[in-house]
Amino acid sequence: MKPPGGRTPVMADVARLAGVSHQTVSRVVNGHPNVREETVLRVRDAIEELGYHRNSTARALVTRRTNVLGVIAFDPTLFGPAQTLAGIERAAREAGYFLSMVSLDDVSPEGVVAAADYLIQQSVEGCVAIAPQRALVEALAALPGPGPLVAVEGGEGSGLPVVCVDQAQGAHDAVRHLLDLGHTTVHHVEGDPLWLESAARVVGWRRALEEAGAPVPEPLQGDWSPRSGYELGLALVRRRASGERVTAIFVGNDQMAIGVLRALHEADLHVPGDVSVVGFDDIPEAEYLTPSLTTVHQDFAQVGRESLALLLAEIAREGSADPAGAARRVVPARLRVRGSSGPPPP
Amino acid sequence: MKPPGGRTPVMADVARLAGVSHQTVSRVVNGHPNVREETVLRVRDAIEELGYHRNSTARALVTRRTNVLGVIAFDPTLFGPAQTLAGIERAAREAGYFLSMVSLDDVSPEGVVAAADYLIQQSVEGCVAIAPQRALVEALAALPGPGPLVAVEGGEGSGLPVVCVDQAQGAHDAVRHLLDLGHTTVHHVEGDPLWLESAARVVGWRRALEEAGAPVPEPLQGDWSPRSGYELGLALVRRRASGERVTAIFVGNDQMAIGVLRALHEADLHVPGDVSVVGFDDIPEAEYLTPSLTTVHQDFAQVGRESLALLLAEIAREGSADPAGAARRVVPARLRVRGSSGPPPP
DNA sequence: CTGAAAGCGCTTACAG
DNA sequence: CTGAAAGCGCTTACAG
Repeated sequence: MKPPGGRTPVMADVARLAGVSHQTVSRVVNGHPNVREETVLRVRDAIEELGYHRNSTARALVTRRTNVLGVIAFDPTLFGPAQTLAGIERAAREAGYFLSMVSLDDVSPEGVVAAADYLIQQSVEGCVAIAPQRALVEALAALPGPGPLVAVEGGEGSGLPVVCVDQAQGAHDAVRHLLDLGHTTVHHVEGDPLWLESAARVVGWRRALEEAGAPVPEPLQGDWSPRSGYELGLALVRRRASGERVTAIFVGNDQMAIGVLRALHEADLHVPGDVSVVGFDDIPEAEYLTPSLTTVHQDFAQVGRESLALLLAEIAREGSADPAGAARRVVPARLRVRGSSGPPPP
Repeated sequence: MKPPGGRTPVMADVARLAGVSHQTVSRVVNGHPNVREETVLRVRDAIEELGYHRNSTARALVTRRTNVLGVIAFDPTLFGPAQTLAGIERAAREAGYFLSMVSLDDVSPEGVVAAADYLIQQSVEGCVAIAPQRALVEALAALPGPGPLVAVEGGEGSGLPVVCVDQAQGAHDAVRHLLDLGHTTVHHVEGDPLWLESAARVVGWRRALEEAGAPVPEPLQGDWSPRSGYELGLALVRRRASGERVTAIFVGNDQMAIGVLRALHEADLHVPGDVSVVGFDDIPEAEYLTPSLTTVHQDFAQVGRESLALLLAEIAREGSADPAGAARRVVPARLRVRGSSGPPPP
């Protein structure tokens, strides 16, 4: 018993079939009290019979709530952003929100404005940005935004609420681990220096060295890719050949670490016999590399949950008289010791 | 000059400021002809001054078009699905659509129905499902769906329009490559046997062997994880130790291939000197593994574009009298020969 | 416990 | 070239 004309059934069709007014259907659909039990049943039957779904567009128009959250991702093909995105999606769904996704082709202010416009057009109730670069965070912070905004890995000082992994602590733990094994210093192949995560890892690496009174070699700047890890690994091999003592390398992510391992292997250097290598991220394959890779694990699912919780809190605060105060939630990083790190050669 | 009360400005506010009716504002916003040049300018200025954005909810209600497409992903933390998702997002944005994303926690029919309901509630105009398992495709095909539906990697026989990489051809090329190197047969570590991609790769592998008149060993069933690759690699090492000739292994994906390489290394078997290994996917790190991994590249961006194009075609066809006819677009796979494959030992 | 009225912010004919 | 009217499918007061 579809409505006449094969249209998608609307509330009025359900009302007619159940012999009530459409307001009563609305009450049933929204679980309001004060509807006779028998009426509820009749309405439910009619809904089932017609295959009725409430039109969320009409609902959103009158309630002024779209129930949609936005997510802006910088490059969702990368490991970290993809994991974070998945975490946010799940958390949004569990919180009863829909999720609209937009990715950024670059971090230009124009690109950010376009992405925000895209979400504003959809009347999202708030959004979380996977915002790994300073330029991006600044463009976002300057925005007459699409409602409350949470920046994942957004760094400090932007005024935006932020959820991030404790990159500096993770890096610190990694370097401390290598120093504890007896290395006199630790070289660093960092990721793309434009990324806040890269900068934070550099900070943690440097602090651990300074605390131990170890010399701080100049970090080598990569771009997160295995290729850059390989090339910078070759550079370190050359420095080693010219007499510099390079026994431990902390690499900004696991993919670059794979490149570094490759470079060391080509130079016939053993890991960890000659050189120890520690990565960052704990990609699924890290444990099964040869040797298995000591690395720092990030709980991306937790980051997703925290950012959604923070966003919902911001949305709830909106309009209320509560003070702003840029919140900051930090998820700990965890060192995973595996086969690529060991004591230095004698 | 914000509207009174600090509300979000609406079309009527723009109209008032520009001294026209709200219909004229609508005409300008929608680029209709027949508006005096000077009026257009006045309206544009008012829009700018107020920071007006058209309310897409109200627009959707009257046009009956939400401009939203849905995407159902099975596990967006996996490499392939994440890449495909990114490709779809970009294609949707370029086509002027918004994208709502929902992931599936499992492939149960209930889960699929819940995900579809989720998208139906949002009145998506159509959706693409990253549907790598047969159970999932079947549940989707049985659905009184959320409009037109395209299944990525959806296999055959479901009646759904499908976009997929030519997995069988990719596998065939990989095996052919190994046979051409002189191997008398090729063992296969397959991915999760519930996945259609896994099945298609098995088909291509088997066909290449049969065409060459080579013996067809029983494939070993994994689950895509590096761990399963490692364990099945150990199993092959044992079979080799007990006299079976194992000189070439075609592995269902690169992550499992990493596990296989690890198992071979532990058994002191050289790659490719003793055993050749070929993977599938061409993850970014494949080229920098030791040895660099021969593998089969999939163009996920192309898959994203093709699925969106197909979906838009289905949406356009909807309502028109054109025949259905489950379309099928196949993206070629490309073998990338690297260091992990070579001639068999004498 | 239930229904008649108004209105959310737009677009689409219809007039002029 | 521009405006007055109607209506998309709901929810929210307001009556009864």
